[in-house]
Amino acid sequence: MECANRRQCRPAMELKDTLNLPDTDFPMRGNLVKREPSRLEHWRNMGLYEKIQAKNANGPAFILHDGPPFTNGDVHIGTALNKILKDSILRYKSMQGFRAPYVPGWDCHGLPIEFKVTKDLREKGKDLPPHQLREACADFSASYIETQRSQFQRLGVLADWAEEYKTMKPEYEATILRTFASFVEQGLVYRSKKPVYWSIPCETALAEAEVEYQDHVSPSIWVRFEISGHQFLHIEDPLYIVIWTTTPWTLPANLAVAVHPDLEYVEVQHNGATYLVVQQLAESFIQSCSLEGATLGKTHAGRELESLQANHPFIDRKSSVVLADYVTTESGTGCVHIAPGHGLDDYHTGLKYNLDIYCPLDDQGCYVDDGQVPAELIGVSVLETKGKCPANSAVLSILKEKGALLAVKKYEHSYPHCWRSKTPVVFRAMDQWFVSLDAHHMREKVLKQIDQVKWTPDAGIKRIRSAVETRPDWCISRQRSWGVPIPVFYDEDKNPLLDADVIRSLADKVAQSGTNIWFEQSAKDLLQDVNLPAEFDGKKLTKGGDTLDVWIDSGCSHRAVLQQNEKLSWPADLYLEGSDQHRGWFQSSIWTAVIADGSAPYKNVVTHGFIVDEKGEKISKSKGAMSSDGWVKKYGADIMRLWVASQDYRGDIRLSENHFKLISNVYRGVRNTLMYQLGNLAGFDPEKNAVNPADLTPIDQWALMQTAAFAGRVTTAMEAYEFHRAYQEIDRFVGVTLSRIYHAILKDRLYTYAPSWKERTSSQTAIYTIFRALVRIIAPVLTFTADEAWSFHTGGGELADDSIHLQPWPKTSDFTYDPQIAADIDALINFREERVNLPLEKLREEKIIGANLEAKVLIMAKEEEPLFKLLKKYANDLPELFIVSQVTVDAKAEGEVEVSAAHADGERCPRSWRWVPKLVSAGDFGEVSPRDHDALKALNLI
RNA sequence: GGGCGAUUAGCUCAGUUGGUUAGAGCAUCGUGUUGAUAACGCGAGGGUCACUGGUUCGAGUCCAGUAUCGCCCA
Repeated sequence: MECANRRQCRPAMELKDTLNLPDTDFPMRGNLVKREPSRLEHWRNMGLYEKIQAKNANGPAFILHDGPPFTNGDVHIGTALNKILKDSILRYKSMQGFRAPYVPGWDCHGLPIEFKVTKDLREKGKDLPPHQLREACADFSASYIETQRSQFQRLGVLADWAEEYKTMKPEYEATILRTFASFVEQGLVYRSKKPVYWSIPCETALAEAEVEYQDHVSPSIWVRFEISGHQFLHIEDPLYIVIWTTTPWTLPANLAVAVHPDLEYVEVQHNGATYLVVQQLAESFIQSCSLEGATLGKTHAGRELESLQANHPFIDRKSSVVLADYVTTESGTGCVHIAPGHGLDDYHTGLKYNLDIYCPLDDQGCYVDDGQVPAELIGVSVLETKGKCPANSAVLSILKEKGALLAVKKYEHSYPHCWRSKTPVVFRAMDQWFVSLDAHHMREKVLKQIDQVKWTPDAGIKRIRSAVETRPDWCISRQRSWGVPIPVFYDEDKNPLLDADVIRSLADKVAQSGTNIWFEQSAKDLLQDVNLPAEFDGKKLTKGGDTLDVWIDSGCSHRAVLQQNEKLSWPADLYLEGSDQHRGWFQSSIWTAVIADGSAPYKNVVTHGFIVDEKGEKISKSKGAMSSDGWVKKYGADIMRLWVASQDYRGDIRLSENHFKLISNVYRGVRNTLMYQLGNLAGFDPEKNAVNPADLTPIDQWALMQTAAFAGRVTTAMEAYEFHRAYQEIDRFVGVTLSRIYHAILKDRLYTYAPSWKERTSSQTAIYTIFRALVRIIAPVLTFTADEAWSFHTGGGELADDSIHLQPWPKTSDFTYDPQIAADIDALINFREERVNLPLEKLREEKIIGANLEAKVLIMAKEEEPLFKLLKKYANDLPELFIVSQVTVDAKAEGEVEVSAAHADGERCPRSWRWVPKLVSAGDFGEVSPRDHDALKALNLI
């Protein structure tokens, strides 16, 4: 049955169906956690990294050298940040046409791994010999390389994974040895003593990480050292300086007494003797030593005491008074017993005053007979078992006998213990290998090279300079197994054989078989076919047991990687790491480079800060917050990448759930904008439909001008690696320029105009250009989303063969517009923001209008007003620009520009919702505005 | 304890050689729209520019000190 009134039978919806509403399959919601992995697989399948390299094969090179993370755990959030920054930079550079290969690396050797592996093995009751322990360490490291690699990949990090470098690879280890040979050849390597933690039951050196602090009760003693030759102090009585120590057994190695230069030392007189102690602790000293009736005399600044000579209490030896800044007034006497062979502070003071690094202990912790140690101490052990320490008791009784002991008191403090044997550790000076940093003016050369490098932020140069200036000679030996062995041999008289040619021969063998051969083969086998220097030829040799400091390992990466991989080159254009590396990798790298190659291994160094929590404090150690993977699994890589870009990484970087939510919001804005553009490009074929730049409508010209300026600002920011500026620009461009202004204005014409109409295709032409620029601009940061949008744009659906990452970065010249027209529109839009919105809002408050299209805007201005002319010039565009139905511009004789608003006149068009003076019939659709009538006609619908 | 750095709205950032009433975006609140709809528009509130002192006609901006935080070192 036919309806009498067809209009009623046609639901209002059908008029809506005549509109050109956005149409795209690009999903509104990112669903990144689920969607990103398939894009990663797609990239892998299409060989995206290789394609990018091939595209730029003939471009200028940009070499970023990767600092290798430690392979001892999941990817830390800070490492994720670092890798994301690198990836974003490289993607940007690649889009700029640079050949920017990325060879990532891994730092495999070192104590944290050896420690963890040893601990795990011990829990299983295993204690392996070095070569087997090393295999376990290698397995451990390899397994975390797998883990970390996949976690890096999940972040969207694009790299030449097939060429990744590992410090435990034989080739790499050989480079370390060859670099070391160059050190040796230049005569920079020498042997000297330095105190290290020593576990007596284990007969091994310990690293910081193997030491556990436990509460411990030690005998604390006050000991007087008589001072001779002190006339200048004008004191007649016997004069003593009083030290306080909790390790009596170190007294036989005492070589000095340290005072603080700026503290005041007071004369304490008692029973005809004078004692020097720091003023602040004089009372406690008198009490502790029960010096009843003691009186205080003059005071002397610590620095005045320097070079006084004290007598060792029980050995015929001078102990000079020296100055040290670390002396405190917290406990003791302010006069510190210095045994350079038994403490790190003592050691440094010893070096400063040219004292012997003296340590008369053997591996079992017993005093040796060196002609100085008193006979009754020889062979006595310093090891404390069950609260008893033979050496302490012996020293105490000697002190008593000599009358040097003023008091003994139990003292409870936290003291380092061996994690394996649970016994207190001792500090013991041992032979170590050092690299001299001042020979051949090496330090000056390094400082000179530092000045050739550009440091960002520029404060970085101060940090590295001070690190280089103040660092003592490089102690490169470690008493560990998991590392590259120090290639030294000893003859039966313990003379070391350290020879550059021998090391190079060994390096050749290591290049084949890895450093395990050092641990598996005898010295004789190792040296087979190796030419020895004449003085060692034919002698019975044993190999050394130490390994190299792992900072040598990673410090050689520029030689092992940049100099050896044909795709790379030396020096690097950029190193990018956390600011802690000024003292670490940046420094170790420049030392090895200057020593072995003569100049710095990098041209630019950029540093980022550390991740802190919401309050700006160090992030809690709870595992979830530290692991990059937790965040990826919750928010997706693009949100993480946007988070990284959002902050000025040169300072601290804040991380919080709250922050991620904000970032997610910004992301939604960007995504939605892309969706709007894609939706409105539906059916647009640039080949057929594109409008000539000169014919674009004014608002479109304006949009292109905005885009050009935006692209320019982002480019400036990216060139300086200032992602946070790029982020702000993107946020503003998407949120304000496009969403709030341009896209809002365009809705009427995009939705209601016939597809063939010039105004509509003009806007589509502009959107097409803008979209293609925007999606490129966000690509280095929002890698997944940009590629996804690009894929839908190029008609490839979800996963296209093409990729945004193969596209060039936009140039300002990509955008053609008439600057005058664009500037005019800009003025009109500013006018809208400043003058038009207000009266409209008032109308809305008064409930006269709801939507803006229900309103008309009335403007009155003097004819000679430039604005008046501008408004008149664009009179036809004004309703669209102001998103209202009508705009009148009238001349007035006097006064300022007036803007008012009122309800629009006439009738509401049910199709475009605009108010027009008179609707016209549109057949079955009923009445619509004349323009909509024409649109329906153009669509052949009426 | 020392060196270096940071500190502008609840959050992330701007703020040119010192110059009117310190700006954005997000968030919040109010509101409109319901043809970008788990989307979009409009409006409002919100800052002693960490603090104290100094230089200057004038300081977020220059100087000194203090505090808090971070990195490195001891």
